[in-house]
Amino acid sequence: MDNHVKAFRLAAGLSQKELATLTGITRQTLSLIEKGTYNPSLKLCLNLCYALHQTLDTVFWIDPS
Amino acid sequence: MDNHVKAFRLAAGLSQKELATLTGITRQTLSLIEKGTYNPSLKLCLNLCYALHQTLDTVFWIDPS
DNA sequence: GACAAATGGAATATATATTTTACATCGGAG
DNA sequence: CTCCGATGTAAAATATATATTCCATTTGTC
Repeated sequence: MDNHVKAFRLAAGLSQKELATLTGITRQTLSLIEKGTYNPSLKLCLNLCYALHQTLDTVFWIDPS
Repeated sequence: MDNHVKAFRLAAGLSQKELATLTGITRQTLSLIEKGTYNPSLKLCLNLCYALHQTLDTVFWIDPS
């Protein structure tokens, strides 16, 4: 589950803790999502997008192949 | 977790069973996702999008408010 | 060098997504 | 009327996402 969460977080000048709080999740969960270890739920992805002012496609889309 | 899975499935002329098989999930899970009962995982959402030839934003995006 | 913020990581506990199996209803085809 | 495909739904079992707590490491600042 690769994604661009870390890039958008850094671009927004947020720490993991800050983004996690904005999103309503824990820092540890965010850390694992950024590392690609987890397969987050749709609700969580949406909340991350809202906090980052992005959309699902920009942050989480992976081209099929 | 509202979404447009059912609309795109019908537009593609697929039954729940057919789309579930294409996506690699069970018919029951697809039924619950279409009803909005479940909060599916990102991987599942991506696979549904691939099977429907759509993207995350067209099928799963919900505007913040 | 001491301290604090930021991050990575592990262990356990809890919540919930997903599967499996099964039963019920409905609509159309024979 | 009967049969079958399509769908809704439920109970129990399993897998896994997420929270909680804790420790280690790095980096910057005093």
